[in-house]
Amino acid sequence: MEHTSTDCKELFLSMQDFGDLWSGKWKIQIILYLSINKHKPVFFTQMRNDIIGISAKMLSKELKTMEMNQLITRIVHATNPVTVEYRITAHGETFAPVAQTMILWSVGHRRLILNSFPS
Amino acid sequence: MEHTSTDCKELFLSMQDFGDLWSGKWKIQIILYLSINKHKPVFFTQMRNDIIGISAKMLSKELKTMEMNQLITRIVHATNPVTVEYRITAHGETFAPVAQTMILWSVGHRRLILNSFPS
DNA sequence: CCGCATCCGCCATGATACTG
DNA sequence: CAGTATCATGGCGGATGCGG
Repeated sequence: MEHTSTDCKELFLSMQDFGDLWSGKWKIQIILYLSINKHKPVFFTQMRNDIIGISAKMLSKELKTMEMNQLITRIVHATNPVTVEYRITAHGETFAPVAQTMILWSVGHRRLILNSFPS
Repeated sequence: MEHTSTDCKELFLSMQDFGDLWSGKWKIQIILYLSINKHKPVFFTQMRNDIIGISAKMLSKELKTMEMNQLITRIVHATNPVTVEYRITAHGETFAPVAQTMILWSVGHRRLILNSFPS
């Protein structure tokens, strides 16, 4: 690739990546949770309790892929028993406005659809 | 709760809705395709050919739910054999900037990740 | 041409129990 | 506390063929 502009293929691949990364039920909630709580340490069990409905398996799996994508950082504390803290990275925070855009659109969409089918 | 502002529950439900609506592999591609081609009539088979990899079943199913969500319009032409034209709605077009935000973020993310694992 | 029906494999998610 | 192992399941999505 000798040019820096965004070609069609890169757009397409990025779109694919976006779906692969954010398609599940939980990652957006997790990143927003960590974004909101970025000024205090967040530990595994606390997250599991605060994010209603998520299982330990899912939370663990999502956190792992989010760490691989450099959205969050994992910090092991040598307490007894061990505790693990999670923090949002600077890169992870760049997603917050994207999530906000998505959610804002969805709020409007939800209202429109609910109005169309008055219950 | 007596206020009309967006409360936490509505935010949460909207986020859920967003995932339910856009989680599949195809809908974002479809809406962008219809947005790009909004000035010329788009028919079923042409879409299926242009959106690489999609099957007729998937395209049909996605178009149906997108129509229910008032993102697109279905127009049956009484030709022989029948042809069906699809158009993006005004509401559907409001999603284009959201998609653009998502894609822009993803392009940056993709470059960052690719740089971290130089092949 | 459009789209539905059927069958089927695979994957995401969930429930529960268990380990260091 | 912070996960992992195991099993179950529901839905996504592909392949194929039928009907209008």
